[in-house]
Parts: sequence; C-alpha cells; structure tokens
Amino acid sequence: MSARRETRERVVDAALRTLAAEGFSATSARAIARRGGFAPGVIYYHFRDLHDLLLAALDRTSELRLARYREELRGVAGAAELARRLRVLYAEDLAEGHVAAVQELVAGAASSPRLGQEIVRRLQPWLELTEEVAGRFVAGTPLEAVLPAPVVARLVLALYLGVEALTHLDRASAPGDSLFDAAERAGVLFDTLLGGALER
Amino acid sequence: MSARRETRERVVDAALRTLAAEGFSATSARAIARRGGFAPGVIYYHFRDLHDLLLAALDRTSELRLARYREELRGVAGAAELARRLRVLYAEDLAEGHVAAVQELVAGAASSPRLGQEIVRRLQPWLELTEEVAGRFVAGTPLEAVLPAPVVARLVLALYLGVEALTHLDRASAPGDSLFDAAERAGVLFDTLLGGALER
Amino acid sequence: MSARRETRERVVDAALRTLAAEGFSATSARAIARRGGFAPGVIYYHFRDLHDLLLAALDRTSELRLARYREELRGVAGAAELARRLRVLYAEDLAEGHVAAVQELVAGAASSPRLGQEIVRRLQPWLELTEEVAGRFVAGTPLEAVLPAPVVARLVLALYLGVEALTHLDRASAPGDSLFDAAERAGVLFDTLLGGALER
Amino acid sequence: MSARRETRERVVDAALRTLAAEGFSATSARAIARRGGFAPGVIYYHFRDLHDLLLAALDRTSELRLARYREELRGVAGAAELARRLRVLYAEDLAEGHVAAVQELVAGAASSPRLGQEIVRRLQPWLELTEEVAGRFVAGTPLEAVLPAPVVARLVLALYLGVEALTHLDRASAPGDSLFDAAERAGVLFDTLLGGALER
DNA sequence: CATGAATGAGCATTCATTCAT
DNA sequence: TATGAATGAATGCTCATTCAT
Repeated sequence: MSARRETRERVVDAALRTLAAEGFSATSARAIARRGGFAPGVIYYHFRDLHDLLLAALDRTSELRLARYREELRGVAGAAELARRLRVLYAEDLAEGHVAAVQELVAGAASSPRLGQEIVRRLQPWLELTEEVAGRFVAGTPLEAVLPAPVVARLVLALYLGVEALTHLDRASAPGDSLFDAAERAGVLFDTLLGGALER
Repeated sequence: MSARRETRERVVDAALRTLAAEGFSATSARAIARRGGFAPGVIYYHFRDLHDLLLAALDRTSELRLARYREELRGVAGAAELARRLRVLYAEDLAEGHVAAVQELVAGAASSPRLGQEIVRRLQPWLELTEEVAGRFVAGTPLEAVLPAPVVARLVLALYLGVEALTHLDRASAPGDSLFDAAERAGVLFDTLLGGALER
Repeated sequence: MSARRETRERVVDAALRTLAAEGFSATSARAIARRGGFAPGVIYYHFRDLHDLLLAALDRTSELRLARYREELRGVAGAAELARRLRVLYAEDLAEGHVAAVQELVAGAASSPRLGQEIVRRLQPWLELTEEVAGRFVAGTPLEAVLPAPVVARLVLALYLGVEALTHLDRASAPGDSLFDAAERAGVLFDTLLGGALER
Repeated sequence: MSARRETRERVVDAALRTLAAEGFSATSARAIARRGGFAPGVIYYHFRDLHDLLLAALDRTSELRLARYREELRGVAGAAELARRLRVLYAEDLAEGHVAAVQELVAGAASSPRLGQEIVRRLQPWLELTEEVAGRFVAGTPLEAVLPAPVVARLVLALYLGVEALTHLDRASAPGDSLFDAAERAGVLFDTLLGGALER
C-alpha cells in the first residue's frame, strides 16, 4: 500500500476511535491527531475538512459491517435463526466500536444539516437490507397487512439507533442482551405460528 | 412567585427553546441569553454551569410531559385505544418542541459522561410509566413469557429516541405517521387475539 | 466615558498602531491584542471581526485628519500658501502614523475585495475635498482646460498614496521634503503667472 | 537551455501569474505550484524561500519592461510625444499583468522589511530611467529650478504606484485614461511654452 | 440580584517549509 | 532533479465562565 494511502487509513482509523471513545463533539481535529499520533495538519492533507474525514470514517465502518451483515443474513431460515444471528452481528458491532461511531455521527449530525444529509445517504443501504430481510418474513403472510416491510425496516433502524443511544447513556438502562433473548423467543413463536404460511 | 424564581423560569425556558430551535451544539450560554433577552451572566447566577441549566430544562419539559402522559394513559382500554392516544401525545410532544429538546440533549450527552448519567436518571420515570402500561397489556397473557414488561419498556424507549434521531436526520427516512398507523393495526390485532385473556 | 467605549477606543488604537508598526499582513488579532495589552477575545467582543475593526480604525484616523485638513485649507490664499500648509499637514500625518495606517490598509485591501470597497467609500470625502481645493485654483483659468479639477484630485490622491508606498519601502527613494520644496516653488510660479487670472 | 533553467523559468512564470491573478496574500507556495502544475517542493529546490522567488519574479518582469521602456523612450521628441508613448507602454504593462504583479509586490512588501529593501533596489533602474528622461525635458530650462529632474523622477514613480493602488481598489476612483489625456494636453502646452528653450 | 465586559483556552483551518524517496 | 507527504506554528474566531460594578 502506498505511504499516502496508509496514512489516510491511519487518520480514518483515529477518527473512528476518537468518535467511539470521546463522542462527536469531542472529536476535534486536534483530538483525532492526538489519538492517531500525527500532526493535525495531516488531516487536511488527506481530507478537505473534518466533515469529509468523518464521512470517510462512516463509509469505512459502514461498508465493512454491511458486507458482514449481508453475508450472515443471506440464507437465514426462520425468525429464531435470524434473531440468533443478529445477536452475533451486534456483538461484533459493539466489539469493533462500529455502533458507537455510527451513533455519535447520527447524534452529532444534529449540528450540521449538510452532515445529516450525507449520513442519511449512507444509511440507505442499511434500510434496503433491512427491508429485504423483513420482506422475507412478512411477505405473503397475514402480518404483511399489519406491518409492511418498509415500516418494519424503519422501525428496526430506529430501534438500532435508539438502543445505541440508550446504551451510550447508560448500560443498565439499555435493553442489551435481554432484547435478543426476547427476539429469540419471539422468533420461535413467529416460526411456530407463521412458519407454515411462509413455506406455502 | 418570587422575582428570583421568575427569572430562573425565564432562563430555563430560553434554554429549552434554544435547544429545540438551534440544536445542542448551538445552545451556548450566549445563544440562550440572546433568545431569552437577558445577560449571559444571569445563567451563572441561577445555575452552577450550562450543564446544570440543561438538566433543569430537561426536568421541566420532562415533568410537564410526564404528567400529560400519565393522565392520558390512565384509563386506556385496549391496545388500539393505546395506539390512538400515543399518536395524540406524540403530536403534542412535537408541537411543544419537547422531543426536539430531549433528542438534542440525549445526542449531546455523548460529549459528557456526567450529563449522560444525569439524563438517564431523568429517563427513569418514563421507563417506569412505560413498564407499568406495558404490564397492563402483557401481564397474565401468554405474551408475557415472550415479551416481559421491562423489556417492552426499554424497547419502546429506545424506539422513541431512535425515531426522533432518524426524524432529525431526514424526515423521509423516519417512520413518521406510518408507525402509528401500524401500531393501531397491531393494536386491533392484539385486542382481537388477546383481549379476552386480559379480561379474565 | 463608559468602560465599554473606553476599551473599544483602546482596541481601535492598538489596531492603528499595529498597522503602522507591523504592516497589514502582520496585523493579526493576536498582534493587536499583544500591542494593546488585552486578550484577543476582546476584539470580538467589540467588533464583528478583524475586518470591522480595521475599518473602524480607518474611520477614526480618517475623520480626525479630514477635519484638520478642512480647517487648515479653508481660507488658503495662493498656491504657495497651499503648499506650505500641506507640508505642515503631511508632517502631522506622518507624526500621527496616519499615513502609515492608511497606506497599509490600501495596500492590504488587495487581499479582500470587500475591504477594498469599504476603503474606497472612506476615500470619497478626501477626493471631494481635494477636488474642491483644486477647483479654487484652476476654475476660470486657462489651466482648467488642461487639468480639470476632478483629474487633479485623482492625481493628487494617487500621488499621496504612491509617495506613502515609496516612503514605506525606503525612505531614501521617496521624494520626502523635496516634494514640498518643489511644490512651494511651483506655487510661487503659479501665483505669479495665474494669480491675476484667479482674482478677476 | 538546461532542464534546470527551464523549470526555474516555469516556476518564476507561475509565480508572476499567481501574483497578478490572485494577489500577494494568496500567492502561497501551494497556489504557485498548483498554477504552474508542479510540486510545491520544486520551489524550494530552485529558490531559498518564497521570498526569493517573488524577487526573481520581480526581476524578470522588471527587466522585460525596462528594456521595452528604454527602447520606446529613446528618441522621443517633445512632451506631447512622450505622453503618447507612455500611454502605449502603460497599456502594455496592464495587458501583460506587469503592473498588477508589481503593485501586489510593493503592497505586500509592507509585511516584510527585507522584501521592501530588495524591491527598492529593483526600482532603482526605473528611477534612473525616469530621471534621465525627465532631464531631457527640464535640463537647461527655467523649469529646472522649480522641478529638478530627480524630484520629477520620484514624483512620477510615486504617481505610477499610486495610480496602480487606486485602480486596484476601485476602477472608478482611479484616473485611468483621463490621466494620459491630461498628460497629452499638458505635453502640448509644455512643447509650446518651452519647446524653444530646449532646442537652444 | 443582575449586568455585561473581559478572559484565555479551545476550535477548524492554512501555510511555508523540510525531507525521505 | 523532482516529488509529495508530513510538520508545527500561526491564523481568525467562539465559548464557558468569572467578576467588578
């Protein structure tokens, strides 16, 4: 990898880590540089401004995770199985600091409409994936009339961000594992009640 | 009311309005003072720091809305009815700028762990109310084993914050009214399937 | 005088002195603050930005000098007398650092079109004064056809700025006193040749 | 020409064009490199610092123009003819961006005494040329006692720079063509009154 | 009680310059 | 010879906060 590209990666990485560790409003150029061990000027050598860097960071973590989610959810059979896989994926999200960074960016976007729009664009593929997966489960069942896939998708996305916000505030108030426990039980119930409908 | 108390109210009010109108990161001492028509120093006469003022603002809007929610949800009969009332309450939240302020605070809290903890404490009564209402619907039904009230409560809270975050980013990506439409349909379904179980 | 107004004066004064002593491009907020013995933030408490402060400084020095020039040139009789008075006025300009500051601003304006336009507006009264005085000497004489007052005024203004630029670069290359010596001799000649024409 | 020399020329050229197009304060190493299509480092390979490059640029444009002025003013007969030729020369100055570059440098020099001194040295030949030409017209005439050639030279130089500064600020306030119109009329007058004296 | 002037640390960003390649 | 990545100091400006009045 070229030296240039390597440093760029280091900067993106530092931005991501700063975001996760210190929060959006503390993710200043200086803070990123300090964490990454480079001069603040480096950021501006590789990115037009802080804004650009943050979006590049979102791009990177989002692409990586999206690929992982797509792979893991491809052949999932049954809602219980879906819940189990999501638990694993979410654990990875947490471990990699992906959720933290995303949540900080979404929250911080409040301060900059332009940033907000760019983030929305990057959330789009997630919305599509969620909708596609939800569709697999509700399409053709009586449930579809109550909870159409697009609504489910938006609900799930909102829930993801909300859980993340709560977790960030205070681990004890957040649903945490109990959410996936409940999801798994609900999945079993779903498979029992509607599993037949889907197969037909 | 004493003059002192009156000014304090003015300050809290200005903070709330600034939060809703300009967002967390623009809610500086000067911005609040400008909006409220008083000197920046006044803030520090009534509050230890900006932090304190923001929490007082959260207290105020939270108490007001909590009372309203409690009143409206007291005698609610049936899940469909619950969904209808929540839609009204949420519309009030929006109109009063309550959601905006809360969302800004939750988002902004990322920058300060201390602020986060204090916000969590103020979310507690909401968690309790949600849990109590959820309990009314699941307690004693087969659903309780799948979705116990405390889990439902955390889910609902997370959803509320998440929807708010999404709405803030981009109105089109947020569930908006479709969420309450779905909730009402789900409520009808719920009442049909489990209504009998609850009455017994 | 109010404390506010007093500090404002101090800031304007410091800006003027910095301009004269260090040049436009070195007249940074920090440099002004250092010279004036106040915190850089003070500047922004009293002025919207550096730009604003520089224009306020130009306003101040320009008004002061303009009043002096008007007073001194009011009843001047004869070109030789005019030259003598201008020499005195210019000596004052130099002593007060007025020319230095103006020259720096005019030169520095190159970097900011907006600043340039504002400076032009402030040069206007000088142009008018010059034109009026020139008119007194050429109007009604054969010279008017050759050198109309408006042209003379622009010439004189350009000369003033040019002499200042040269002086600033290097005292030895600038005309300095020899300019006024020549002007006085030319004045005598002018009065001799055209004095009669003016009186008639 | 050696490759080294060729690149050097490219750098000087880019500096001159940047100076004329973007102004002194925007003539950064990067801006020059961008305009010239080479790496910023190249500048420091050929010149000690930016400073040095700017002076080299002044040298180049000055030499070129000086040769042209000398050639055109060599055999000029009469003041009216002189005015006509100066008008042409000045139009060339404008078209080539020479005045723009010189003016930017003179103005910018304020920020650096060292730059100022070096510029003065490069103005010297211009002073000499002006003095020589002025001498041709006043030497031996009664005017010499009033306006000796060295004074005229300094006056003309100051006027040139001053006109340039004014033009830069605002085209409308500058003398522009009216200056040469007046010069030509004055030239005719001069030739009529003193033409005889010169021939004798 | 309240004011509003002042502070100084912090911010994003740009720059001339260096130097390994 | 030339490149372009990197540095670190400087810029204009904003902010929470203090404090004399």
